Amino acid sequence: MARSDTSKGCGEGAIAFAPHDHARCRRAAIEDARARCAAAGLRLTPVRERVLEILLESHAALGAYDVLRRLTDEGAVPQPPIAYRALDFLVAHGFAHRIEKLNAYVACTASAETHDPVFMICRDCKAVAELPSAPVARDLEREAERIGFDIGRTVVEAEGLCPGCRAESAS
Amino acid sequence: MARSDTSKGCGEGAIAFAPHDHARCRRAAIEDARARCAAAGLRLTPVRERVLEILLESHAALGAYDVLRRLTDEGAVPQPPIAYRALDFLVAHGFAHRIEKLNAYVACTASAETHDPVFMICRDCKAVAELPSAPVARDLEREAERIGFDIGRTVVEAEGLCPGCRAESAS
DNA sequence: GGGTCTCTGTTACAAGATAACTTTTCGATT
DNA sequence: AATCGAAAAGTTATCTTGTAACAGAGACCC
Repeated sequence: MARSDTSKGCGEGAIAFAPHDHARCRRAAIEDARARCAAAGLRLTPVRERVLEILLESHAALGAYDVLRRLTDEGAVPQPPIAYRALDFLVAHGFAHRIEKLNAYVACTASAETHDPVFMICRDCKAVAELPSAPVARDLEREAERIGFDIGRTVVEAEGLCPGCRAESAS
Repeated sequence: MARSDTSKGCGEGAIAFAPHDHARCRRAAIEDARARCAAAGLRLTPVRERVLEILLESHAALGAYDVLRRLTDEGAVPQPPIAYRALDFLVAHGFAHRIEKLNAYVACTASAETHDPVFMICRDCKAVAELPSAPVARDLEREAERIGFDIGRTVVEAEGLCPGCRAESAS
């Protein structure tokens, strides 16, 4: 329970489970997205940026319809494709991830372009932590090779209790 | 590409990707289910057994509505809950697995009561191989411990090309 | 042989996702 | 600056997946 310095920025460790300056975390993520889009010639349009902001409000996963509801609260009456297209863009370019187990989406917290990370999902507070997949990926690759399988993408998700919720439920 | 003796029965290795005596594979799985239910005091009712048979027809994953359609073809007009309840039973007791990435279900091919196996999903022929998860599970446990996360269940799925379809697409 | 509990049948609906087409916006080109 | 083409947003309709809730039937236990 003694993790100390995880609040210095977004990008490493299980930031989602650690207390941190979230306002700063959000700002950093948005700026990073803007910068990466500018550099890559991608268009971070208002809808896309707004959806990213919505995802960034917490480290919990949001369903496409949750996102849509949030957009709706703000005036117009967006239809599902609006949300899905924005989410698809964010996922395609690594600004967000889809959590298969929840049919939901989270903002990316690993500024690097790690592909197919490992997710740890708290069943209590719904926060989702994103971890590098290197060791697991190695194991999978070894298994795949053994049976002659050619891996494209992987989904690795663990559901359980985060440190904070463990402490609470133990009280 | 030199796997040789995987056809001697269901239960080990990537049987789904290896040529084998599938009629026998199916029979063995059904008998095993009957035996385990009898032993555990579970009721393998007609609907449940029929759904298991449907899943066992191939090593591909079937959606709940595919299963339902198959049931419907056979006379009555079952409603969704019929299929879902049978599938839930099969999954709960380890006779089938849910593939999160596909929102679909496959019959279990590991006679053992391995929990949370690793799945390799062929994007071409849709076959799903089930592998023991020991190494991956160890890695995940180590990562979880590091960040103070308590793992309940895990989802590990890899999508790609099975040996057979690789050979075909290479031709 | 009555009571309980599980399973099945049925209705209705909620939630998640996409197809197809139109209109708008943006950026490039002349 | 006017125009053209591509990409994104808006819109309608529909499809797929999954559940809540309740009524009836069957199995199992004393």
